[in-house]
Amino acid sequence: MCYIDPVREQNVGATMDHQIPNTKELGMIVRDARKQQGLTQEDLAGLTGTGRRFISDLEQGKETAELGKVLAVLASLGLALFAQSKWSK
Amino acid sequence: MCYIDPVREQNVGATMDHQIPNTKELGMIVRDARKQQGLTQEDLAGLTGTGRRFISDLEQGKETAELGKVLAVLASLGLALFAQSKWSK
DNA sequence: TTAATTTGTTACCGTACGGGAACATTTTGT
DNA sequence: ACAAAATGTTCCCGTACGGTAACAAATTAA
Repeated sequence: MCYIDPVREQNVGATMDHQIPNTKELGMIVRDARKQQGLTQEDLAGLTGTGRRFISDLEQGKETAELGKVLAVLASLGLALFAQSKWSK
Repeated sequence: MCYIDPVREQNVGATMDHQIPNTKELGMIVRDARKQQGLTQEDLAGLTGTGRRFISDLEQGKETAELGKVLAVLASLGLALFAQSKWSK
């Protein structure tokens, strides 16, 4: 779950820069980040003002999770979201 | 340097790497990308199997838009999503 | 192993998403 | 300026989100 940079001997985490093609992938990213920080679903739900049900659903890739809450969860985990155009200039 | 959408065979403009801190910001990103590709809301709705209402709501930053549909819209626009840990590297 | 913690799942239920369609407003093009 | 297109907004309404609570299953710790 945790990765130590062999050169700088620094914990850089499992999700340094992870693409999110679908909800299942996002769920795994959230779960990894949460566990990496030693949080339970209950903890994370409390941090984001949601319920444990929502965290569980999200981590399992529920398609219909609401966007605002999802962004709140990512922010609580210190995960920044980026959108990148496939067609670079 | 000019790029052509392989599916719709259109020039889709310049690149961007936008952070997405909230739904309002995501809405603007979607709108900009859509217009850059010369699509109407109706076009984009058709491409993603949603309704024009959903696109309008999304572009205006609706907090409760459903995640799966949002990802579908981003994919249709050729926008890849990334999550980056704030304490990586 | 056993017991405790964590997580998955279900039910109940208030609330609202979002499709379609219609209308109002804004933007665009000539 | 005008007309057409695009977008914002509202309605109706079937469907379902997600909070809470409860229980089952799974994971972890001792």
